[in-house]
Amino acid sequence: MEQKIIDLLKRSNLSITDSRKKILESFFQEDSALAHADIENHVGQDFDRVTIYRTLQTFVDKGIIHTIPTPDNAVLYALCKDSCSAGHHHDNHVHFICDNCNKTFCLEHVVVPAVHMPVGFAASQIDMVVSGICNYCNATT
Amino acid sequence: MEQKIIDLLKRSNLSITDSRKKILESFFQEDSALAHADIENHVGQDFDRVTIYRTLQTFVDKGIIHTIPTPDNAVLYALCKDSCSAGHHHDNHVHFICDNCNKTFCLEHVVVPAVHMPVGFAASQIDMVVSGICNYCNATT
DNA sequence: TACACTATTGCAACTATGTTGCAAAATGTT
DNA sequence: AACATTTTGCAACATAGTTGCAATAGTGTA
Repeated sequence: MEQKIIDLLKRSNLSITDSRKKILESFFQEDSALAHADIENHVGQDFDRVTIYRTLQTFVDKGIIHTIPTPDNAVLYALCKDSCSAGHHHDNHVHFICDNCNKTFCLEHVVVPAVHMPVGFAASQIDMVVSGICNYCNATT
Repeated sequence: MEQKIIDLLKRSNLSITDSRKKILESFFQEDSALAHADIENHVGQDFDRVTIYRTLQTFVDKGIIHTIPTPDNAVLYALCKDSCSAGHHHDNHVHFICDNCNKTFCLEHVVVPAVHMPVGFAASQIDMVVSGICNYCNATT
């Protein structure tokens, strides 16, 4: 784990700091997307709120994580897959929000379908967020 | 205009108040979706911030307007079409955000396409937000 | 390993956004 | 017009996010 995180930071040309390691750790430990508050809980009192904001922004810039738009307008972050690089995100997958456990997942293998735009409209990016019940909640209820 | 607004309020079982009339007017005058701040600008100093928040919430509850999720997590509101009713929204259309003029539109005639969910996931609602250049900006640049 | 340079962090202060309780004012009903 | 009910404005509070700056930690080099 520790080594995986250090490698990722090096690959992204970022210096290895305690806060970056701890915050990345949160993402590797959780399979779902995290809100700023989730991360604050995970890292505890160790780091300042501002540091977390700046670290997350840095990770987004470097293509390590991406933000997820949600219908209730909370900002969520999730790890990018390898196809993402600095300044160039490729997260064209569908995001899923479970109404039961409230977790948000990246459906890496579900690609956002094409839509036919009206005349005059040119699409450059498409975000698709699906809500419902996730596989874990469906299995246990 | 005035009469149309009053009728809409009556149909929704809402009392006719100055703030509700003025706020609804904003929506009828703009073809694009409005943020809270846009509305505050439009109605000026006439009403308290809190009143605007509460009025918008009331309109959402009554099915007069709906919220639009955006990738940058700003809350936007737009008029619902007639198929919406209290507690029962039918806004299954695609939303479009122009990267040039920054306005957000409901593409009423573009229905959100179906997606195939992985085993175990049950979808109940799908939001699709497309960004790019709108027809107005494409025509004038 | 120690040094110097650069990047990162913490603190404080600030802005924006949204919420709640309660008394005053406006609305609808008779 | 008078009453009961909603709605509004105010004040205070809560949360989220940003900025400048000084102190600290990380990195490459000798």
